[in-house]
Amino acid sequence: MTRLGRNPMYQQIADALREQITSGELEPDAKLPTEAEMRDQYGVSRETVRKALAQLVNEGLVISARPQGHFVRRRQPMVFRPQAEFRKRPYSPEMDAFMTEYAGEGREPRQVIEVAIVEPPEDVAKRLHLEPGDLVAVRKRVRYLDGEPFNINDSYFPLAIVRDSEIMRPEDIARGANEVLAELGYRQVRALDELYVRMPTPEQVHRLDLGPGTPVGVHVTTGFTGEGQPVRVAVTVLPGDRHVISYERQREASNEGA
Amino acid sequence: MTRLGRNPMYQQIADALREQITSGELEPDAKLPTEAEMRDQYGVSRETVRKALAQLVNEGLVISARPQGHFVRRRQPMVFRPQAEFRKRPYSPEMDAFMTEYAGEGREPRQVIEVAIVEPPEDVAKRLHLEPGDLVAVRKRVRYLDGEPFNINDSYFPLAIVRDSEIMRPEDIARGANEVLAELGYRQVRALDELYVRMPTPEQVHRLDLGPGTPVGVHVTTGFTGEGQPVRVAVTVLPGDRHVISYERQREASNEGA
DNA sequence: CTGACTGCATTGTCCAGTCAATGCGGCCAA
DNA sequence: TTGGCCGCATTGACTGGACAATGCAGTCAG
Repeated sequence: MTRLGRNPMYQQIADALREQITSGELEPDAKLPTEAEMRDQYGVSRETVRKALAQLVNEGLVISARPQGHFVRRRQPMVFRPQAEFRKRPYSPEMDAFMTEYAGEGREPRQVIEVAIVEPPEDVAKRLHLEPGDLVAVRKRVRYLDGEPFNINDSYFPLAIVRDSEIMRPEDIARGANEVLAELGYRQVRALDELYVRMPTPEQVHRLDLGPGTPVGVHVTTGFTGEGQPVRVAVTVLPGDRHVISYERQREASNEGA
Repeated sequence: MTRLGRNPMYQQIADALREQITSGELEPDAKLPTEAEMRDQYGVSRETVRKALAQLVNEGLVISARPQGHFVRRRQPMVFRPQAEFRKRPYSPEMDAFMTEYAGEGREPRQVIEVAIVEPPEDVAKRLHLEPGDLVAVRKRVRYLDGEPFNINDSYFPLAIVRDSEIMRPEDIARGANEVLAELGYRQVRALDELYVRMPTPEQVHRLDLGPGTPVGVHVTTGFTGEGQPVRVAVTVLPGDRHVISYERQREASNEGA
């Protein structure tokens, strides 16, 4: 391993290790050589080895468990299906098959709910068409699976609509907050989903107990009534290493040409 | 800035800089102090400052332009709307408004197309229900906007279906490959979308000219005919810093309770 | 005026070392 | 046998240095 090409040594070392991982030569949970071993093996300083390892950690391929060493990371995603909100059962056999394949059977769910009245963040205020000074109710949830944080879901509602309703109580709403909104006269019939792909903020790293190098999907849903009034903004943060997001789509008979 | 709490110095420095960036004190394209200046300012070694900067670069907040210095990164996402395939015009006024807000007017698109017959990757073979040995045609596209790579789109078709068709020619198909498939008797009426959030592979970094710390969304669409036969798998790789992915959804009258 | 060269500030790579933190395994006492 | 303590291997944090690479700005020859 010499500096023949123009790739820096730490890159070459990272590439070699990555190759061993993706090829399967190093299986999930396998232990990598220690920094000292690689230092001798490649004839570089320990800092250079560490830089290579840091890169792999940042790519999410490797985790470091002090002082046991570095290990190949294991992944197993769960399905996140935003359409489930309007459509409990998938309408196509393909989606059905897809979901059973990734089904997380036998895992134990849990959630922590927190309710507050706050000034809305700017992006929420914009989506809810609020005036400056208008307040919102927010239900912040962290969902756990088998004790591990799994995703964050913060739902914002215009305070004027949900004041004194069941939504303000920090308890699980079995029939869903959407149903409560409907009972209050604000049934959502349309939703707009936005999905951003990002590196997490430190706060998200903390709330989701993310390893370094784990990107997140930020899923923002805005729910509208039949009159086009926005009544709910839900922000879901999904760790990239634990989720697949899926949609099913159908061609409309009235709209062939596309 | 001392080691009072238990956060390492490089973390504290990164946090301080991040705060300045997110608060707007440091605007997009603003130049950060040089490593030497920060070394003196915080009273640490240059390597420690570099570690803080590396973290911000990895979070995608900062870019380093040697030898000009480090700069606050500017972002401006484009909308990616998978539903456009089956539905050219959005059906809700909200989606319309959303799209005009992010519209990339006046930008110059370009694409590079490459066609090949290959053994399908395992995940593609599975989604197309292929037997071992079956081959596929693949149209690999890199789309550019204003000279910058914008996304990768690789579409796979069972070779048995598209052999000798227009799809095999490495030219743009104005009416769309889906229309050609329909003319061949394989009109897609349903699609299943999967969305993965990942750090990019080195190959993706190269093809998309990604900065470090840029995660990607991998969007996999499987298109089905009315009989449920999969006829197309499209893999789109979207740099997280250049895209918002969006869907619109509607409650179905026949399916209220959800 | 133009084009080529050169100096220079800045970041990139790498080294050899120090000391701290951590968790496991083994040792020892009760 | 059990529980607590300690050593130790390993990674984390940090230092102070060296030299390379790069692109800009200014200089100088034509």
